[in-house]
Amino acid sequence: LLDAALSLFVEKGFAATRAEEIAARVGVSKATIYVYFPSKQDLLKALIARELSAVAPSGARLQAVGGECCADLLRRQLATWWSLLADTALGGIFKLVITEVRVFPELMDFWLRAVVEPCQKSIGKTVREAVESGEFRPADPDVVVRSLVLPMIMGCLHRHTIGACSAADRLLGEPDFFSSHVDFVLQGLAPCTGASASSSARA
Amino acid sequence: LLDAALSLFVEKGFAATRAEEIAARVGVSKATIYVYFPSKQDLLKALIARELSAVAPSGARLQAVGGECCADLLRRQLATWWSLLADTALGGIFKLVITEVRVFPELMDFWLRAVVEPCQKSIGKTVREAVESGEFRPADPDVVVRSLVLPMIMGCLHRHTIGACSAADRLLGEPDFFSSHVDFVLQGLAPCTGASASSSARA
Amino acid sequence: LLDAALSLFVEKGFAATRAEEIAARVGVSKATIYVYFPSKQDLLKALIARELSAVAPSGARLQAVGGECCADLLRRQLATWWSLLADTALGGIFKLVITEVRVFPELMDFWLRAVVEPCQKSIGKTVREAVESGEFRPADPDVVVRSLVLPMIMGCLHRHTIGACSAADRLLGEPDFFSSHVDFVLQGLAPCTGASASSSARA
Amino acid sequence: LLDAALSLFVEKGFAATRAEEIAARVGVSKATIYVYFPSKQDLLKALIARELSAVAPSGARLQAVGGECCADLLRRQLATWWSLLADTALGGIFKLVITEVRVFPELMDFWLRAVVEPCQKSIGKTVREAVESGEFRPADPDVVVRSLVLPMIMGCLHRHTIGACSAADRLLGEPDFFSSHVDFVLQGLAPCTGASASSSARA
DNA sequence: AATGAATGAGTCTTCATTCAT
DNA sequence: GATGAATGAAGACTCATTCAT
Repeated sequence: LLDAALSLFVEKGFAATRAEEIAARVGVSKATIYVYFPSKQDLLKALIARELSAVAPSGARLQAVGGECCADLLRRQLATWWSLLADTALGGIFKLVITEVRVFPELMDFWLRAVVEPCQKSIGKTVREAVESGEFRPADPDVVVRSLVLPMIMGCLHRHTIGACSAADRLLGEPDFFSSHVDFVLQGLAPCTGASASSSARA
Repeated sequence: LLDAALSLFVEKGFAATRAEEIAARVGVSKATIYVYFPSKQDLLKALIARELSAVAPSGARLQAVGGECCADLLRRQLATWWSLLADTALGGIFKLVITEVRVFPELMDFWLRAVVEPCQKSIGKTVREAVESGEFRPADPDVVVRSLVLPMIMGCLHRHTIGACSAADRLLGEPDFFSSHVDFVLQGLAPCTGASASSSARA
Repeated sequence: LLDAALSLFVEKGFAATRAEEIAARVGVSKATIYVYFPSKQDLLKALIARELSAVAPSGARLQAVGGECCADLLRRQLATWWSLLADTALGGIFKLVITEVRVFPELMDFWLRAVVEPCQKSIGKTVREAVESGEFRPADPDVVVRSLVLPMIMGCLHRHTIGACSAADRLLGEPDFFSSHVDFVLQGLAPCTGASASSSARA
Repeated sequence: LLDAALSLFVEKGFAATRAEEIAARVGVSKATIYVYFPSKQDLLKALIARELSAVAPSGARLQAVGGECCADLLRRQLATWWSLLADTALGGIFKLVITEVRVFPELMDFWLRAVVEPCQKSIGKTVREAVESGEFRPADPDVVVRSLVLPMIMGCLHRHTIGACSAADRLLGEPDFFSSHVDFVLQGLAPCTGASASSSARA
């Protein structure tokens, strides 16, 4: 199955994973892979494609507001994102894509469509509304989105790299970290603060 | 030289880089590599070790205060870090370690010593002082450090992955992004804000 | 097959035999070897092991007496041994073991089990009986066994070394040589001779 | 020096010995070898040539009789031979030649001139005289020479193979063994024995 | 559909050999 | 004369891939 390939590719990288290992993990023969996929690379592409099509709907499902403020909507959107990264195979795919884009530039497409676009669209849209409605002070929505999302991506990378090897630095795995981080950023976006003198000078 | 190996390993991954390519890039024969390194793996380790020893002093160089507030000290510390990641080979090493740590768990050691420790020590210390002096409101310093640093690491990953392949999402490469991000977080740590109602309810 | 490897190893030595040659001689590809044996060394060991298990039964088959004297039993035992060395692959294995034992000390085990032990047991036993029954004069059975057997081993070495290169010194290949040699030794063991004055002084 | 090369070639075989090892053992650089010898093979040939020229005089020095019987002269000749094989590098050369003749048939020449010829000449001559004088009963001198000498060659092979690896089968290293063996054979050559009925029937 | 057997095309690694110093 | 540095040529071993069954 694609699942075995995915977890091995994520763990050891595409080049370092032997077709035989994938087969062995599923309990079939090495040759069986070639019944279903013309080549190892095609297996990789099929993998990514499957995951891409799985994210699309989730990503598109931008949380419509209840009566809540933009900050809370953002929190919900980000929480949804995080559970997507943490609980599904998507987190692994992220590591895989980051590891292999330079070798297979086609993967860029995945990144754009599964990461950049949804963030821009669903999260960026909420930020933009918050800025327009005055709930946030003026700020580049793209920057805000990244401030919010990047640590999450690092968190899922961590889970498949450092976190898989050592118990040190477990903090990134805890869900609390992300809500704290979001709080820091969102509070920093609150409109009327005269705090932190020197920073305002720069910003 | 080690430099050629580094850039190739960063670009294509350890397994996908052929010894011959490294040699060719330096203009020597494949066999010359083995005059200086017992194996490809040893080359990798020597690489990492060299970079590690180069960072250690820089990382330890915690900026002693002038008469500035903790926030500004932090800004300067983070800027130093970022120029380290952006202008030296260190950024590539980060990608390499993240990519290969599952295959060579020995690299964990590098990550802990070059990333976790210095951050904890030099940046974490400043954060702790800021909280204690009341410049920041109460917060877990470890969480704050990560909120600040993670996007920087993603930034340097980006530079060696997505950013190397496509002009899309160039934002992460711009220095402004990081100062903005730091501002968001630091303002979110200012003590006396009543802003963002629902978030304070949660925090 | 193992046979091709055996004859090449015997001819050129382990280190000087290329895996490709072995494969070529059987008409398969170099890689096929590695389907069946993890390494060239394992091929060597498998080779020896196979031959070892083939000798064990033959070696153990100590000729039970008819009504013959010990000398004749010995002659028959030695003739059996010789045909084993001359007509089977065992002779080659002997040369191989002698050639490679310093590089692969594990081969010692083979030598002990295939050469020393059977000789000691089956031939030594007959000699001991002959001495006890008075058919031979008192003598150390171990010495006698070696006096009888060593030229045979040299003979099989010869066949795979000197004899394979030149027609000179063909004598060792002839079956008559061994029966003559055995006769000399056995007659030297006859009990009641006053001959060869100086020798008896020393013995 | 040639000595280092000799002991390594004897130990591991020509193909398995690296030029660097030889140099290291003498304490010079690998390149130094090529100052004195055009190639590794030439080193081997020079080795053999040197030893060959060293044996020639010793071999030729056939012991002239005092007033002793042929049997005693033979014993002295063989003892001289054995001390040559055991105490000088010659024993190692024998193993080397046997190991490598198939790869370098030129070595045949050494064997013929250092082994076959002297035996034939000096020892064979004494045997022939003994047969002619009636001290020995009629026998093919070539066969007798081999009966006497072969175990000695095996003994020196043993010393550089099995004996170098294990304490088992130490017997071959003891000088007593050879004098016993020679006694057995020489007594078997005594003229007037009616012993060992069946053997005389065959001989 | 599944696979055991086989292999072509590499890839790492070795080592005898050269040569400028 | 000696050697450190470099390498061409080769050899062990690997692995994605094929194919007859």
